[in-house]
Amino acid sequence: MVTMGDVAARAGVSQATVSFVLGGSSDRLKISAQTRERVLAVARELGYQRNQIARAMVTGKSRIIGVLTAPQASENIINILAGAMETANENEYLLKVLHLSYDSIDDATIARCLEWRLASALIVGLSEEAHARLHEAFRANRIPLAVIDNVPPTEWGVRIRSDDEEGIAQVISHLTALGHRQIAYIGGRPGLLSGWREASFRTALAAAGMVAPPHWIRQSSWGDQRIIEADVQAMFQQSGDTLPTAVVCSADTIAMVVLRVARARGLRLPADLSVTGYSNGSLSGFADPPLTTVDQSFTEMGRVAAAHVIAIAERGDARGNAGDTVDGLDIRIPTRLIERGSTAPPPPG
Amino acid sequence: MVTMGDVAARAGVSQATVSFVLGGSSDRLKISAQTRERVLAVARELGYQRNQIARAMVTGKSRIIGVLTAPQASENIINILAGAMETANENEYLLKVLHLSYDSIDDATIARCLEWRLASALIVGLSEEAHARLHEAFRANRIPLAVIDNVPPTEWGVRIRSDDEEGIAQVISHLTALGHRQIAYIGGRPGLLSGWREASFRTALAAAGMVAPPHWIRQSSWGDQRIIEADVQAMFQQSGDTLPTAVVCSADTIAMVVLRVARARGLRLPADLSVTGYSNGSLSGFADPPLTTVDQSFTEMGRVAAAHVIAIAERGDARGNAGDTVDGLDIRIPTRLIERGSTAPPPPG
DNA sequence: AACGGGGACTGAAACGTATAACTAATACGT
DNA sequence: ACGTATTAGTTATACGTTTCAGTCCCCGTT
Repeated sequence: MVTMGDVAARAGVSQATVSFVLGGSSDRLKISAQTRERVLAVARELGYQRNQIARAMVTGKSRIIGVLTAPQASENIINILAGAMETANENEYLLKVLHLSYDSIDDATIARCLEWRLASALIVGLSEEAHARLHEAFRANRIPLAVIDNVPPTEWGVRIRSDDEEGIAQVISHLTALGHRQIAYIGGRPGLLSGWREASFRTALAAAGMVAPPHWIRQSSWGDQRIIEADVQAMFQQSGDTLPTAVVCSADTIAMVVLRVARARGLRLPADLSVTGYSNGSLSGFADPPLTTVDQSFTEMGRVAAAHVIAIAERGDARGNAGDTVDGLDIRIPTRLIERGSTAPPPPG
Repeated sequence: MVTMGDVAARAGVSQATVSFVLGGSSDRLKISAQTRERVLAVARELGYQRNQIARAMVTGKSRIIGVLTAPQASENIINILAGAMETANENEYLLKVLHLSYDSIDDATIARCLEWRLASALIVGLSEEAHARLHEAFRANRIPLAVIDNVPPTEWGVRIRSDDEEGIAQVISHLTALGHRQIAYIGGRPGLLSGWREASFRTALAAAGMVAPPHWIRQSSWGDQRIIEADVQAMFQQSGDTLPTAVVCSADTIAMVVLRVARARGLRLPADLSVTGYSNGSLSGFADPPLTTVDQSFTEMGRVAAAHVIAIAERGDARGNAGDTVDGLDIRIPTRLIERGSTAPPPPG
């Protein structure tokens, strides 16, 4: 591999000069235009590629962002990664995948983060337990952190999430505009994401002058179809003669199951029942009928998250310690309602 | 951050000794049990974390595996990543996401690969153009490569794919066992994955003593619903009175559309028509009825791919050049049929 | 008693870059 | 003509490790 020394020798200058020309941040030292040109020409000629590892070593900054995530919402994660990578590339940072399991964080994972002198970290969709563990470790080692999730506010790092209150409000206002007054809600397990959406649902409903009976607001599962199916059935059964005319779901997967159960009960969709999803996954377009859902712009979340951790890392000192704490910064990314075929005006009755 | 020098000073030994104790590959030099113990104790006490960057620098091996992929089949990619990470962790390698777009590879991406002195690379699901570009670059720089895809055989690197011939054969034998004799096929765009599956379909069908008329074998789209829908409609229309009793699809998404179109035409599922998907994505379980499909074990592909590139990288010399070429090694990962509700015996007529 | 040999450890030289500190040469105001 | 700035570079050191080449000492052999 060609080194700066090789380039220097060929161009008849010192290695330091090459470093100043190719290093980028050469506002400290002036290099004449002709020397610069010559060095650049030789570098190109020799096919020089700078060595980021040596660079990281001497500056003490690794320019590596660790990504710790879970495979659950794979599509969302990919979009977040794409967004984060975009920003990372612009700043010559690198994304490393370090953890891909919902559950526990083992010591080896923490060790890898420290061994590679992570410049910062991104956490997406981990369990509360895993989350707490990482939070503690990164805080102790002063590694800037961004969490993309609806976790409780943290003392270390930035928190980024989609504006669920707005998203649910968009759904409710869409449904009320269609004429719905009987609206039910089915969400996932409480604690992580669903809790927030359920509260948002109640708020938005109240703001529109409605209330839903308790059996129309249910906490079910995110992904287990049998549980969801049982809950949906229970909701219909307990409703007796006054069925809801619309069901708001906290996930596209849940909405898919609602569609299936409703059809099995002989309801026409969306004429007899409107159903909304949440997340705008690729699934939603393949539902029958295609789901009206809320787009969360995970790409944007990734971009914003990366931008923040990079900014914090850059402010740090030369030995990798973050400068500011940025305690509990909380960023909300706007949502957007995607209207498709699963919502319609309620039946005349 | 604590260095080996700090540990050495505290333990009253030289830095070299610490390196021999903590370095792992210390079969070269004997260290007495008591010295080893003392060094380990001090390292633990001081919270020493070894510096992988300095390590990479001096050994000339980065222990970094670059991942270049596309967001299309996000779920598959996550599973591949999970598998690759498992193997990478075991070998103290690291996974970096370097590219996340189906289309072109820009110079900056190539530069990043070289600047970070990639130990090896994993390519998944890129366009043929992007693929050719990377293939050339990695070959020129002697970076070991694994491609997880049904691309044409390459001269550099390892090729890993699921055994589509076996997968389709499993589907056909499942359908014939149920009694089907009228089987149609709808696949995605030719060239990448679909071409192979279509050929496998013809082969398996012929082996079972059947032939399908031309309008029962169609090349459609992987993801564009309108195109798929039009093709499915066309297939039914051109079939006249003799409809197929089963439709084999080369993707779960395609199968979802077939289900919808068939239902819209008044067919009962699966009583009147059996449908099979391919890939066993999370989608497939949410279909109505749930899809019978073929599991591809992407996790295993990731594991195998990582294992191979690491093995090749390790055989290389100290300056990162790969030792062996491993020309056109072609590995097939077995598939598994997942029987669910979308297949049943054909109607009596 | 001299010598060989091996076990246990140390010294020092890399690896490729960034950068502080220094130097040489030129320009400028008086 | 002289001191001072400024420009355009160079020299040398440091970053934290791996690893080669010694060094030292003790033990067994002749």
